[in-house]
Amino acid sequence: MKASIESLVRQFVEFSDEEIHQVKHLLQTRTLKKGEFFVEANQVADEIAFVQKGLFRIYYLVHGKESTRYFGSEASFVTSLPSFTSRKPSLEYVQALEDSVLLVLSYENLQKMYEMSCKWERLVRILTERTFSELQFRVYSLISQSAQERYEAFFSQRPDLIQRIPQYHIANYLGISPETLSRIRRP
Amino acid sequence: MKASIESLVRQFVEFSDEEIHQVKHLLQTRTLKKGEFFVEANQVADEIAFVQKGLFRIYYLVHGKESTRYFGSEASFVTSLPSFTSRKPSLEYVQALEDSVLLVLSYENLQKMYEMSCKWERLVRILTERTFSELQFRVYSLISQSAQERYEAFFSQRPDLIQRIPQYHIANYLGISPETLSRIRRP
DNA sequence: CGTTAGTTTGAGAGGACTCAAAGTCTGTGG
DNA sequence: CCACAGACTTTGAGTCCTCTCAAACTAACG
Repeated sequence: MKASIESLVRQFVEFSDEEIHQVKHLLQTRTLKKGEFFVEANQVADEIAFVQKGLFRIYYLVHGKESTRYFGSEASFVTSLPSFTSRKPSLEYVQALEDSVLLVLSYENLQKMYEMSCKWERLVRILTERTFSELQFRVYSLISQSAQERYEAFFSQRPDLIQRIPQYHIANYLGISPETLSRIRRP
Repeated sequence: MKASIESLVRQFVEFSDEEIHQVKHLLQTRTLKKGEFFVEANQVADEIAFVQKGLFRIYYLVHGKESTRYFGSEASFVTSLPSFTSRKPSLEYVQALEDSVLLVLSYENLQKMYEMSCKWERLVRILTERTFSELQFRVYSLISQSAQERYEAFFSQRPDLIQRIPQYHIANYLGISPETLSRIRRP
């Protein structure tokens, strides 16, 4: 297990070196090139991944139109959570926006971890709660803010991503057209 | 513990009668009248509740403008999750839209449950994962659908709520003005 | 039965969209 | 090292959706 994920994990739950050691071999390193998919729609997401390097977007495709739900960069987890947790085919795609390196954990191995120690259960609970809270503010933002306000909020919260992600993806994430985003940025 | 919550809980994790019995006294019944608050902004949400009867809305107030994030009716859980889990003051209000009956669990007692059995940890993990997945589709809906499409989706998913909730709250939940909702419903 | 809360209707303004075309940037191959 | 193709962004024009404000209406409640 790489240092980055280990320190993240230890930030939320106290693990002994032994407990950490036991699960190291369950993680598998994988590299994906820009444009490749970690999860594709209509398939069950059998794995969850920690982003060690690179950048992903999670999106939904309906009537040929994409909707981006999330950008996951270093130290984020990516998968289609509804699919991963329910074992049903995914409606979402998880795609690399840059050449990326992942630490991959299969559903099966995660269940093993849950059996090994309750602490893993706790860790996932805590991580899910935190992600939920973030998503919740995204809902408020979409309900109550104008396109411009949403962009400004995004800009101030994740300035790094503005550099790394094509504008039309950001526009899509914010629920606006690329043209509108371009106009917002102009003045 | 009332039958409704017991069967919900058992639907996700297997508990012995003993385990269920142990936690019954940690739950407290509370009634709230229409308009009263279960959680108020600027206070830490110390409790989470299972709605036994009644209806709640969770909303956010910024610049005097409300944004409704969630409607919780029978068999739902309500609280300000970010506040409850982080122990920080809530930004949200949780308000009864009808005279309601809750089963209330304090943060403290929930921690006790986590210590008693790992299964409670698992239950909360699973419930949070499910709620997350719902919220996620709400984000997609807000990003990609028109006001009319959002209303139609809401209407087909929760027809019961349309009857019980004032239209202006539904409009707010959908991120549109009450006038627009009225016009959408007209034809 | 009057008062308040909520809904509908109308008119006008404005934000955001679409479609189309012109720029700009970037990486690749000659 | 330059030229070009493809990917992305910007600009323009016109349209439409949704908003706001205001007023009339309706339902609910004491």
